[in-house]
Order: sequence, then structure tokens, then C-alpha cells
Amino acid sequence: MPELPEVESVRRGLARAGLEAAVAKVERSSFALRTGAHWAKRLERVRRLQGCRPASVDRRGKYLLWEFLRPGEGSWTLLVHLGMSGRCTVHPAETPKAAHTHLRLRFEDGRVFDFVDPRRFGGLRCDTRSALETSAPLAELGPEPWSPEFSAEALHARLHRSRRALRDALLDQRVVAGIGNIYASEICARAGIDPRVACSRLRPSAWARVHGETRRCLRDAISRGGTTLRDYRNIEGGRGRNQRALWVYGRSGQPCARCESPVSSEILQGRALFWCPSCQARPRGRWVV
DNA sequence: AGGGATCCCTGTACGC
DNA sequence: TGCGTACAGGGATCCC
Repeated sequence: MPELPEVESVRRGLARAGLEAAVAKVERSSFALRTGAHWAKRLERVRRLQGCRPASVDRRGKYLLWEFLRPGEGSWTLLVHLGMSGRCTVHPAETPKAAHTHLRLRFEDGRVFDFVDPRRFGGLRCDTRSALETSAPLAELGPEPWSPEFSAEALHARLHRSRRALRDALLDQRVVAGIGNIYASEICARAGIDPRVACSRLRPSAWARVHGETRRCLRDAISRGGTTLRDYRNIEGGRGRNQRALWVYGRSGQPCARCESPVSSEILQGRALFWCPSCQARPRGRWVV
């Protein structure tokens, strides 16, 4: 389940790979990836990358933006979303295609880039940078966790009337970009707040903790190369190391990393939710401070 | 308009 | 052993 730290790890891996040679050939599977207006119609356009040279790799939320310089002038940008099971890999030489390879870029230096996604929840799109940034899904994303627009005050202002559970607000990419189910549970755990509590009950001091722990949790996960519970792999095919540092996610019944009480879990909005009933007790009063 | 429900998709885990 | 089934979940879409 690639979230911001995993996508950032892929971004850094791609940048480190130092691909500079032009794309000799674009190979596409006949499967549709993510369907819908934003994706399927535009998959054909990856052929545009033929003859282009890879340049900078950026990230916005859970999306990768990989720029390719055109032979004449200008550039195309490849937008990549890993969905649930998407993997990006760079192979040093000829490598057989893995099952469910949806895109292979063959570079003139002999290396290949593969996008593999068995569950096909991921998506690809190729367009100009400005076309991508001014349309869905990028245009709808909320602030990056490290941007000045993401603040405790902004969280409070946006959510103080919302009756949604805190966990569900953190999953909303319009509130802040990049958080998925794993880090939503972990952020609530580190902030010491019951993830089921309605946003409207959080006072500014509680939002300050949510804000601070969001940044810390994601930053620490990036420094550990992301979380591999099942599918996630980095550009070299290796696993992340953050799974060992999780406090609550996937640890139902096991001792909380902080107080050793057994971790609780339930399904909320169709998604697994984990918390420590002792460190994240439901407030008895009206407010979470 | 906010937010809940449903669907997409396949590998894995588990029960009988 | 083998088969069937439940489950995992990000985001688009529909709907109230």
C-alpha cells in the first residue's frame, strides 16, 4: 500500500538510478489500468515518450511526476500512481517481463523501466506538466505535509465542524496529500487520539499534535525507506524497514509499542483501523485537548 | 456540498 | 491436497 513515504522512496530511487539515455521503445500492455475519465483514455499517450530523455522526478501526494525532455524542445511528464500493488523497477540489463507489466520503457543505454501492477488499481498518464497540474486528480489535492499551507490552524479551520472520524479526515487527500490507511492509524497513535473520534471534538491543541505527528511520522518512515507489509518494493526490488517501527497498524492483540496494552482493531468505513485503547482512550468530556 | 456506499482487481490466507 | 471464499484497500463515481 504505497503512501507518501513509499512513493517518495521510489522517487529518490529513480533519481539515484540516474537515467539519462533517450527512450528507445515504449511497450504497453493491452490491459486497462485505472479506468475512468482521468486515466484510461489517456494511456495511449505514453507512446509520446519515445525519443525523449528522462529528467527530474517529482512527487505530489502519492503521485510521481517524471519529466521527459523532448528532442526538439519542451517536455512531457509521466504521471504514475502505484495504487495498491504498483511497482516501479529499473533493471540494469535485459530482464524478462514480470507478470502484469503494464509499461516498459527501453532506454538506449540498455536499461529498462517497468511499471508492474497485478491489481491494476494504479494509473499512468502522460501529458504536459501544466495539463496534469491543472486537472484532476492533481488539481484536487490538498497541501503537501511540509508546505506552509498545512498547519494546525488550517486543520482546525477546515475540520472543526466536521463530524467525520479523525482517521477518515486524514485519509482525505484534499485535507492533506499523501496519507493512506497505515499512516492514518500511526499518526493517531503518536498523537494519542482515538482515531474514531469526530473531528468536531478536537481542540486546537489536539490539532497541533495531529499536525506535528503527521510530519514526524511521514519523515521517519521516509528515512526507513517506507513500509513493506506485503506488496511495496523500492526501485531495486527491496523492502522498506518502517514496518518494524509501527506502533499499532496490523498489530491487533499485540502489545502497544508504548504501554504494552493489547492493540485494538475494527473495520471503519470498510477499512481496518488500529489503536491502543490505553494511550488513545476516548475522551470522557466533550473535547479532545 | 459533505460524506457514505459501492465497485474495481488479483494474490494470499484460511477453512472445510 | 484442493477448492471455494473472504479479505486487502486508493480513488472514481454515484447518490442522498
